[in-house]
Amino acid sequence: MRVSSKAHYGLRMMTEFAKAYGSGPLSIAEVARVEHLPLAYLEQLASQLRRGGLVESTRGVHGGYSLTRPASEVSVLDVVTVIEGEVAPVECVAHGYVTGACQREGECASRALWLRLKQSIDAVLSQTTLAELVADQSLIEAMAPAPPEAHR
Amino acid sequence: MRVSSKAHYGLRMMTEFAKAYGSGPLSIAEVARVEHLPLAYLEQLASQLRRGGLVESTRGVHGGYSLTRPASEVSVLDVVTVIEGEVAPVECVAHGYVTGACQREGECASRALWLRLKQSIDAVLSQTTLAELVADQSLIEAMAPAPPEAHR
DNA sequence: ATAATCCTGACCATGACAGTCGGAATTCTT
DNA sequence: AAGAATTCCGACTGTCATGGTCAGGATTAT
Repeated sequence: MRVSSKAHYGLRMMTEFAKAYGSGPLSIAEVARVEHLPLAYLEQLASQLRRGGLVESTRGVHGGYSLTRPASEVSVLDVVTVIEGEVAPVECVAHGYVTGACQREGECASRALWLRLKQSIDAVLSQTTLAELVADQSLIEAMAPAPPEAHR
Repeated sequence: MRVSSKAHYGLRMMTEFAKAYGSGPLSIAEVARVEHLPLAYLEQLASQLRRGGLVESTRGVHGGYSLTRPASEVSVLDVVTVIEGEVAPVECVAHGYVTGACQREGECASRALWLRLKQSIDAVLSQTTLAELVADQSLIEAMAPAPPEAHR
């Protein structure tokens, strides 16, 4: 029961795109710099996010990625789903599940449990948007400002 | 965001132990038979469950495993935790987390989210006990009885 | 042109998962 | 005492996802 660091990276990248929303595309080189994440890996994740429809890309010199919708309309669930696939504790509660594919179906008492679990997870993840994450972050930084960098 | 089939197997085995609770130990050979799970694999899981304190074993001819406490006092979370380890969507919300181990701690806005997620999952999984799973199963079977086996 | 970008596909190392196997130790039954 | 049914344990294996890296191609601003 864990979120892959892949999805976590994706979310961090998305919050960066969220912060830059409205001021042109943000390059993954920049994201890699501020989030201290491996550039080549982010490239892959960014591609996934684009194919998932969450961001759009601009090539060339001042290119980069930007959100396709406002940060307040992108939930954490959206991001996790694009990167990890649907949240489904067990196969039989996934969206595309075909009734009868599991032979234990008739006698299975735990399916109801897994359904509750999926719904609960979905609820938590869909309630939080990128906008809120960005807002929280600003708040945190305002309250406990990082010591000004000595050099560089 | 999924439960390993390992944990799922473990849970199925535990519900069998729950059904047998009070009538002496149940062998994993029997569990393998009724749940159609690989015997050798169940052996390993049973060992884990025993080391985790959820069951106790009896060796020898009429041996097997039995719950160390009534089924109503064993939650699904107990089982999943013994088999998969603590539920923790990201490291920084795990029980043994040392403050400061994550350098992003000061500026991390998503930790609150992961905490909510962990709590939500824990809540769902700890609310359901083995006793309830067994009860649900009897109910299901009573309502839609399996067609009587033609032969065998 | 050239530099900055995205884009793609291939590659790789590690570890978890899902098992299997062989044999030892224990205990009941006969 | 012998044998059968069990748990117990460690080693082994194949497959797959994760978490990357790398080389090179395509696109676009300057």
